[in-house]
Amino acid sequence: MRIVFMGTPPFAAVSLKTLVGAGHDVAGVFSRPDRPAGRGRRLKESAVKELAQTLGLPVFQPERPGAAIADLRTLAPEIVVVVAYGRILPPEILALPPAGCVNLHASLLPAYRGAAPIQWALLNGETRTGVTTMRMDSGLDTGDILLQRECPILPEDDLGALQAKLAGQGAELLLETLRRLETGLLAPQPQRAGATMAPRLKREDERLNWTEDAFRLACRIRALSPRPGAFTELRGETLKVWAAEPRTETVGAAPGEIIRPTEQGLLCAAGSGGLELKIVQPAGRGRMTGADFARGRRLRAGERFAL
RNA sequence: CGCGGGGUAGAGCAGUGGUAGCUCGUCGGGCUCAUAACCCGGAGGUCGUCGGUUCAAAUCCGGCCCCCGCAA
Repeated sequence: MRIVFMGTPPFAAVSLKTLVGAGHDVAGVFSRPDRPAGRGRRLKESAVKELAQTLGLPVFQPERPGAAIADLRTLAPEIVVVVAYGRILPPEILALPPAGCVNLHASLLPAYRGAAPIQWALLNGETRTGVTTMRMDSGLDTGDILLQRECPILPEDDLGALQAKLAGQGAELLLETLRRLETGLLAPQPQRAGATMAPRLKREDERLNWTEDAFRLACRIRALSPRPGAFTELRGETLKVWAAEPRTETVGAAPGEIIRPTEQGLLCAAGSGGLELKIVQPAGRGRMTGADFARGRRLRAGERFAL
């Protein structure tokens, strides 16, 4: 089938690469416009755009998808495949391709509709999630389900690891979905009731609330690593926490209190249980072990992180 | 020119003009055994880089390279 692919971040690039690798005819690629990013706000191209250029595919970056509807018509796709494009598609586009618009979403819909399904699954301490392909409609991730595939969440999975797994599995599911759509063997199923939302995370979602129990804190840290990172504050300065593990040992200390350095980390008191900070990063410095941090800052037991 | 912090021993940091210091690690020894926390001793540094000011610079000035926090 003649495909137009729409996507932006690395997660989507995996799907694009897989589709092309499988021999699909990708007529064009839509990605979000280059945006000023990083220090010095230099323009940054999306992962999907970079890949598309490498593959020699024509790239379109309309500020609004509707603005490029003429281009889309010219490309005359039989189907539009959307993966983390980051834009709502207007009805005219949804209705344009004969075989419709198919979306890959990183959750087991109807759970975790929205922009940050993987983050929220980790944040909530889920033990399983998955990927879903669906026929797009005008709602946000509300379309009829084509295929789903489940994936366990391991205790050691952080956002980066889970994202990588789901990107790969999602790409395969996408391939399978297209295969079955071509042979007409796929019956879309309406989503069942009980949808939950996974909106984009806000800055405050990245703050560690030390009154939470250690497992919850660890989940938040995992959900935000390797970016943008969970943070807390000590001595008025922000400290990012990139990796931590809950400790069952009961510690008779107030939430946020520093207990003692460990071999590679820094044991702190959570609302319940202890949390061993493994990798942290003070503002303006590089990542370091919790033990190194404690040493360099000459931390004493009893100091507390801001709640 | 978006705002800002920083590059000093293996690691994390202190040191703002006068022969480089702390904690951990490491090596050797003692003690005898301490869930991180015993005692003594040693090794280890062109202080990011290039140039300037100065009797003298890690410390002041300028260029360059690199890392990072915020914001977006």
